[in-house]
Amino acid sequence: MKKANPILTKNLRNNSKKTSNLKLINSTIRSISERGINETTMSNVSQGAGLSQGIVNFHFKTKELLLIETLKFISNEYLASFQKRLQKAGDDPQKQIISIIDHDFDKKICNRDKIAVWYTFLGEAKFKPVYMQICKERDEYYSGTIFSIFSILINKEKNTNLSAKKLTSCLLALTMGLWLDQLVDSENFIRQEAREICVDFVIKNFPKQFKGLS
Amino acid sequence: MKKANPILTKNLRNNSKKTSNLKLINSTIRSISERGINETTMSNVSQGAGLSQGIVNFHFKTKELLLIETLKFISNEYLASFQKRLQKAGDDPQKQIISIIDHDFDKKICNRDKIAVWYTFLGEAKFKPVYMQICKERDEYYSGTIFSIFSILINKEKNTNLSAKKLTSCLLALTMGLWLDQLVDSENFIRQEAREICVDFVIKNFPKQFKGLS
Amino acid sequence: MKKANPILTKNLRNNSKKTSNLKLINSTIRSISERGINETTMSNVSQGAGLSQGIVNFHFKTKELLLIETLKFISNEYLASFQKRLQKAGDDPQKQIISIIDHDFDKKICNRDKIAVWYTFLGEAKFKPVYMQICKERDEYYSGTIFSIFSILINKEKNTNLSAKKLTSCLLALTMGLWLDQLVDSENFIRQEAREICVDFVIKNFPKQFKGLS
Amino acid sequence: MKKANPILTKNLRNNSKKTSNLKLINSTIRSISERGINETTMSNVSQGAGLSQGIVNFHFKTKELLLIETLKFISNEYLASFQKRLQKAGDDPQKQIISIIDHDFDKKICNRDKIAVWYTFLGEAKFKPVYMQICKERDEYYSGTIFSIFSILINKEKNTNLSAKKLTSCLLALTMGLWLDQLVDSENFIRQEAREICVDFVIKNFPKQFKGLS
DNA sequence: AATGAATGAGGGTTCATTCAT
DNA sequence: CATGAATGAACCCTCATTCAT
Repeated sequence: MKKANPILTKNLRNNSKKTSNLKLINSTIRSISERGINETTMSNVSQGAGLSQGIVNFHFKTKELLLIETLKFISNEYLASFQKRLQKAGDDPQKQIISIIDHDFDKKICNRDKIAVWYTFLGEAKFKPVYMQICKERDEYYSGTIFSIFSILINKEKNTNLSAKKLTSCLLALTMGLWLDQLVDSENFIRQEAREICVDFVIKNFPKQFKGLS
Repeated sequence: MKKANPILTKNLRNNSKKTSNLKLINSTIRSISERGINETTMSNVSQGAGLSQGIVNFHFKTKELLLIETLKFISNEYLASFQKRLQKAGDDPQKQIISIIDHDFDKKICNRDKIAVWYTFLGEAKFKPVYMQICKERDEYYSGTIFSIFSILINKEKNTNLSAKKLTSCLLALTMGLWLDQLVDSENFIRQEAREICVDFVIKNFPKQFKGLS
Repeated sequence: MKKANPILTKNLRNNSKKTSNLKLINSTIRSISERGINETTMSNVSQGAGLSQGIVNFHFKTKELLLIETLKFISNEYLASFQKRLQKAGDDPQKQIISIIDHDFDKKICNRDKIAVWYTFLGEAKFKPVYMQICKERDEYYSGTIFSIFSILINKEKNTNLSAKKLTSCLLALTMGLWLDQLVDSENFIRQEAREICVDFVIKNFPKQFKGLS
Repeated sequence: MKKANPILTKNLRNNSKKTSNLKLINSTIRSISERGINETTMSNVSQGAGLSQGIVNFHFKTKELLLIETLKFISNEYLASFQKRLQKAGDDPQKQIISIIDHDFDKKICNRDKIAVWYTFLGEAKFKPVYMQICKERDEYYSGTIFSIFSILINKEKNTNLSAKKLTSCLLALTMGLWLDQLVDSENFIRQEAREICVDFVIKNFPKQFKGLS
């Protein structure tokens, strides 16, 4: 039978009130951004959280479930921040679309670690339906919101040659593609430039409403 | 215009032997597209190639080296196809840019398996400088080519508000982003629409030269 | 005849408190009968008792001690029931031996769960002297009782070719073997038949005294 | 990635021609007889076979499958020996039944180790249908054979009060019960006595045919 | 070149045990 | 007495790698 060492056990006990779950998820994010998913071990994660081996299984049952919870956490974090920013923009669709772009290239969102973690999960999503599901959910909320805004803008603009659907796809693709740039060539990636590219896309498609904005 | 990629030509020569090496690389690609890199084992690869266990180490020394060769192979395959298409377009920059877009959303290039493999490597690249290097090389060749074309188009167009550099980033981001769409939402992804989005981007930026094209 | 088993009386007193101890032992029995000893975890046991994790160690110190107490409990339960039945039979050795057989194939004793638990412990006893000791104690009490009865019957019968010792071994072996049947082939096992086999054994060995009984 | 130590690897290589599979099964039997199933680790088994850790999984996939193969091996070994002995007895049912009894209490069959392993598996069989299946198969073959012999003997004897079925159950139970004795009280267990008990059982039930045999 | 049995490091997971609350 | 989060040893299993054949 297995016996725990009582002396080693006593010391490393007192931690902050932050729940262990949260500590472990944050440690997981850190580890994934540093090593990737596969090189992230349960040992890494627990050590990174200042806790001991078995604890991850105690809280999350399996590594797979830990990863799922981590992805959910990231997704929710993104959406919460997204919604908050959108609320600040008020009811003006012009301000809204700009605030979304600003948000997506904000340092808090568009930094190497977060993007890395996001793409790491996305890379696995093809083989893990659960990941895919979570990614899609975020995607749909995000797309839906943008679609609504573009629909309004199209109405106001009177003549545009792209449909709201295509415009949405396009902005999404642009954003994702530019994020990827940051990953592949982070030295040369300039947040401001990426933002401008997106804003220019909006201007080009709604010249009347966004004239003089660039 | 750029001259032939030296990595490309070298590797294609080697592979032309149609040896076990090639069988193993193809098996690796298949396995990655089905399972991802982490679940791809030496055993998978050798079995998929109809060969025996130890053979991969015999030919590629380590798993890491096998993966590197595989990535090189994919990258070269892309570039070879890219160059071929470009040559067909002749010297007209308008035709060239369109042919590049057509190429990127051709079934041979933009299909779920190929994209999946590509993004899988890209997902790992952050933690594996060797992968990153190979990805960048492809990227630079591709970007460089597009940059040259956009530079000529800008000259002809007279007034455009985006620089050749930004236009290049933008088209690249669009392409990569749209490819990603195919991965995340392959059911709703429509190759033709993706192509149109890119073409529209070119039209919007060079209205004089591309008028009447859509 | 033998006097009351001292282990028995002591434990029954302890358990009469109807405390958590008893709940835990019962939960242990249930778990062993459902899963076996190896798959019985402290967690299983405490949950089954409607109590919390650490409680088992609190009450029994270690898993090993819990199992020992459980085995003792079962052994005592058997012996208590055995003694009770024997008392009802009065002083007639013929009635006594029959009542012992009846008891051993009574539903309360010879049912799949109880037998399973018993054999599970017996299976471990080879490697755990403590279990062996407890099993032997029960065995010796039981054998001793039967031996005494057979000795009297032999005296009365005048000629029998088997010694009291062998007769005892034989009845014991028969009983244990038939119990095992119930475990291995519980569908086809018939309590009544098993009982008859044992009774027939007695008849065959003491034809004068048991004539006309079957 | 995992790297094997090449120096340690080289030494412990050359073994006898006995296949690894067989070595591992024998090591498993030894370990189970010494420690029981649960305390038998993959490490124990491979070390006992003079091989290295991962080899058991290589040959048997999982511990469970190793155990199943081991049980099958034991069962087959028993049946092979049983059949051989029966053949030697020729066609005489009297000789046959005696040779079966002799076989069951032969040192090769009825020794502490073998019995221990057998009962260990039997103890687990309630929770593992696969074990149960294998145990039953052996049982049915064995029972079937004895049943046939008893049927013939009953015919010849003319009057017996037990059916062939009951006689079979009874001999089986006796054998199993006596084997158990050897486990629980191996010091006092006497092979010869156990044999006599069984022979006496036959004599008592077929007095005409077996008179003067004891 | 090719085979495939064998190696062994390392990972995920389980679970008896401890202990602050 | 009771709780349940935390500990850590030990297990099973995977798999890249080696090497005799």
